[in-house]
Amino acid sequence: MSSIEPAMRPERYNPKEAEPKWQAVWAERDLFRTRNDDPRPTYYVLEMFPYPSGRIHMGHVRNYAMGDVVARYKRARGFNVLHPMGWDAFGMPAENAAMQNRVHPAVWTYQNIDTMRGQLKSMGLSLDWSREIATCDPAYYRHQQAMFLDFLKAGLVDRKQAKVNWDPVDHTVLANEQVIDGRGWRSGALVEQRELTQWFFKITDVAQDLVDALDGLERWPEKVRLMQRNWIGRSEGLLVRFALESSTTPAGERDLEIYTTRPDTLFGAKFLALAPDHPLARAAAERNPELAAFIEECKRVGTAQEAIDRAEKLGFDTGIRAVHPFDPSWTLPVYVANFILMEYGTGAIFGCPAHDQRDLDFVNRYGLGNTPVVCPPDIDPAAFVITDTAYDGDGRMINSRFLDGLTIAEAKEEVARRLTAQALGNAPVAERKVNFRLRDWGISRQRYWGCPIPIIHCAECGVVPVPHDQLPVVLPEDVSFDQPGNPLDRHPTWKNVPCPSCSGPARRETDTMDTFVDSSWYFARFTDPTLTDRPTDPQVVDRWLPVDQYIGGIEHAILHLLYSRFFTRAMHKTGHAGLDEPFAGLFTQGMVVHETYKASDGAWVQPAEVRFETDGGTRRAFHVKTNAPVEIGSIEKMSKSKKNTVDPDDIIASYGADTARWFMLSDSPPERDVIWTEEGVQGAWRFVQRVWRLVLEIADQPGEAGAGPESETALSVRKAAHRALAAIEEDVERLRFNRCVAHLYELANTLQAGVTEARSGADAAGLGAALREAATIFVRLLAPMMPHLAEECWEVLGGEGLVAQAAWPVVDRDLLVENTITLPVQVNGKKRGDITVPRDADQAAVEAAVRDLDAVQRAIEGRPIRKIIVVPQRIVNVVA
RNA sequence: GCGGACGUGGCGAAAUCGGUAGACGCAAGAGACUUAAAAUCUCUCGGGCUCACGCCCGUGCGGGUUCGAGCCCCGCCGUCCGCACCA
Repeated sequence: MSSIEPAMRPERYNPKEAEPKWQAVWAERDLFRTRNDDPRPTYYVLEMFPYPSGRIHMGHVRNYAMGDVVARYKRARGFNVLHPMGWDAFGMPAENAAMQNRVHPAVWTYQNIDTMRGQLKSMGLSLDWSREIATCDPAYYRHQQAMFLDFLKAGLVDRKQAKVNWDPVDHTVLANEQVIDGRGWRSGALVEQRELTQWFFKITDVAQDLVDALDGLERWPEKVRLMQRNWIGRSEGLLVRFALESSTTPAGERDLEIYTTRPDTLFGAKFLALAPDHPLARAAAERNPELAAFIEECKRVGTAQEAIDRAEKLGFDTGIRAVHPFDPSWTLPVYVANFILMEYGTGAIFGCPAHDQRDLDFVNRYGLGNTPVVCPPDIDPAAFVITDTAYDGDGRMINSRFLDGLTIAEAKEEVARRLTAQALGNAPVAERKVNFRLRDWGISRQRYWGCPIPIIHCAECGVVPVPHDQLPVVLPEDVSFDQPGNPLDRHPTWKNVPCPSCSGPARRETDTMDTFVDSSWYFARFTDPTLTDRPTDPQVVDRWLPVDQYIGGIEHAILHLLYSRFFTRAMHKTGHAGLDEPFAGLFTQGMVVHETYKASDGAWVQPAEVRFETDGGTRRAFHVKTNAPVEIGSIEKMSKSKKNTVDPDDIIASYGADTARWFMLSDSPPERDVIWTEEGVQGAWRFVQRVWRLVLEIADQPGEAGAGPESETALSVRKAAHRALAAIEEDVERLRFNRCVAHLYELANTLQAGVTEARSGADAAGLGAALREAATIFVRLLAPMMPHLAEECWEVLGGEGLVAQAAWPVVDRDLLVENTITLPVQVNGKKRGDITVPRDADQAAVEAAVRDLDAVQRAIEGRPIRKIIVVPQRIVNVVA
C-alpha cells in the first residue's frame, strides 16, 4: 500500500506547535520591520489602534485580521508596507480602575498593554512592533504638547467659556454619553450645566474645507462622507436685524439679529423667537418675573426630559415688538421659545408658520395665525390654505408684495439684495451668512489620565505657554484617587510653578486634553516614531501619508475621523506635515455578534456554559452544569453585560489563530455584522485540516511534467488555480474577503478532485506536476489569511524561503480563456438549453446552432422565430 | 420627523455593465469506512408536479420599461443605522 508514506507524517496539523514556531521565525528574521529608506513604492495599511482595556475581543480579531490580509498581500506584490500598532492609552477607564482597585492608572494601563500585546502576537499579525507607541508615554505626548503650542501660535486654538455637564458630587465634567436621564452615570447626581473656561481647537475655521474635501475622498464609504457632511451641517442664509419698538423694549436694546435660511418667507412672518438664554430674553426677564420663571422652567426641562420638549413647543410673549424690515407699520411679537437653541445661529429666529412645521405648531398653540407665501405648482393660490401641516416644498411666491410670482431661489436673492442695501442705524439690515452646525472642538478635560495642556496661568502675565525647552509637562506619579475631583488640581506641589515670563508665582493648567487629540495624529507619528526633537519629519510623513487603507469601526465615522482631518490640516499649517487628508482609503467593518442565552431566572448565561441538543430541527439549549433549560435569545453585539462574548485566547488555544482569522473573514461581507457560531469555527478548523492533508498528498506527487501532451484533467487543475488567483487579486484589492474565502474553497475542491483522480491511478499525463504547481499558487493565496498554515504547507511543498517573503504568483492569462464556450439559450427569456461553440464563433454560426437545438424547437411550438439576440460570450435569446 | 442602507433557500451569503438566480460555506439527510464513535470520503439538498424526459412557480408586496429584471422606473410594506427642535 502506497498510503504508508503519508502516514509517516503527522496526519493532523497542530497549530499549537506550528504557530509559535513560525512566529518565532518571523521575529528572528525581523521580517515585518519597515525601513523608511526602502526605495520600493510605499503602502500604508492601518487598523484603528486599540484602547488597552485589558484583553482583546473578537472585534479586534476581525479588524486586525482584515488589515493583516492587506498588509501581507501588498508585501507579496512588492510594496514597502507600513503596518504598525500602538495603544490609545489615555482615558477614563484607567482612572475608574484606580478608584475601584487602588491601582495607579499607569500601572493598570501598562499591564493591560502587556497582556494585549501578547494576545496580538499570538494572532500572527505582520506588524512592525519596533514602531509601537503608547499615547500615555511622555515620549509621545511631549510632541502633542509641542504641537498644541504651535497651533496656539498659529491661531488655531481658542480659550473661551463653554457650557459643560458638571457632576456636583464627583466634582467632574461629564461627557454627553455619561449623562443618563440628566444624572451622572456614576454618582447618580443631577447634572448641572456650568460655564467653564475651556480650550478649543478652532475646527469651525476649516469647516468649509472639511465639507469640500469630502468630495475628494473617493475611497471612503459614501455613508461616512454623508454622516460627516450632516455633522458639519453647512447652511446658507441671512442675518437680519429687526428694529425693536423702543416703548416695548428694555433700556439699551435697539435691535435684534436673527438667522434665517428662508428669507423668501419674510412676508409670512408671524413672530420672532429667542432662545431662553438669549441676552435679550434675560434682559426682558429682569422686569418680568413670570418670564423669568418660564426661562427657568425651560432650563430645567433641558436635559432631563427630551421626550417632552420634543412634542410641545412652548413660548412666552416678552411684550417686545419688532418692526418688519419691509414695512415700518408692521410689528411682530417677540417670544421666548423653548425650541430655539442659543448655540445655533444667533439664538433668535423669525417664525413663518406656513412653511415650517415647528413654527406652525407654535402659532397653532398661541393663536398667531399663518399666511402662506409659497404656493405649490398646480394649486390655486386663492384656495391654498395651511392648517396642520407646513408646506416646505417648491413653488412660487404669493401674498408677498414685490416678491409675488418669483421662485423661492429668486425671492431669497431679492430679499438678500434689498436688505443688504438697506440701513438700520449705521449698518446694513442684513448680511449673507454661511452657518455651520459644527462647533469648535473643546479639548479640556478635568481629569488626571490625559495629556497635560502645556499652559501656565500667571496673575501678572495671564496665560503663558510653557516654553518648548521645558516640555514635556509630565504627569505627577504621586496622586490619589480617593476623593472626587481632578487629582492634578489638588496635588500639593505639581501645579505651582514660576511664571516663565516674569518668574513670579504661577500655576499650571490642570486640565488635560481630550483623548481624541491623542488619536488625531498617531498615524503620522508611526512614520518615524523614534524622533525625539520633533513630532514628525514632514518629508517622511509625506512619503507615507495618506494612509492607503485605514480600517476600523463605524462608531468612529464622525468624531475621530473628523478630528484627524482637522488635526492633519493644522499640522500642515504648522509645518509638521505637507498634506491635509490623512486617510485616502477608509473601510468600516461590521461588528461581531453572537446569540444570547438566558436562564429561567433571567440571568445571562455565557456561551461556554451552554450545551445544545437538536431534535426534529428545533434547537434547544441547556446549562452544562445544571442541565436546566436555557432560553436562546436574540443575536446581539458581543458585550460583557449580556455575557455573549467569546474570548479570542480560548479560540486560539483550542483551534489556533489561523482558524480564528479564517472564520472572521469567511462568513459575511466585511462591512456587515458577522455572527460568531461554534459550527462556523469548526467548519474553519475542518478546512485547516483538509488543506494540510491535501498538501501532504500533493507533496507526494511526482514533480516532473513528463513528456507528451498534458491531459485534460491536468490542464483543468492549472486553469482553476489561475482563475482563483485572478479572482482573489480583484477581491483583496476591494476587501471582499468573504469572496476570497469562497474562491479558496473552490480551488481546494478542484485540487481534491485532482488528487482523488491521481490516487485512482487513472492515466492523466502531467497531473502530478499540475497539482504541485496549483498547490504552490494555492498556498500563496492562502498565506495572507492563514499565514502559519501556509508556511507549514510551503515547507512541505519545498517552496523557497518563507511564504511570507514569497512573491505573489503571476496570472497566466492564456489559462483564463477557454477555446469553447457554453452559452445558455433562452426562448422568450426563459432558459431552455445550452450550446457549446468555439470561443470566436460568429453570430451566424451561433444562430444556426440555436435553430437546430431540440429544446428550442420544442419551446417555440411551431411559431416562427422573429429574432435571435446574441450577446457575445454571455447568452442567446430566441424571440418567437 | 429628517437622512441613509438593506430585504435572495432552514441559516451566512454569491450573482450589481440588464443576460444561466442560489457559487462557497453552515445546518440537515443518505451511503462508504469503523467492533463502535469521532474524523474522513461520496452523494442529495428553493418549492411544486412527474416513473422519467421535462414542465410550472420562485429574489418583501403591487405595477411598469425591456427580447430578457434580484439588478432599472413608480407606488407600498418591513428591518436596521445615523441625526434628532440646526431656523
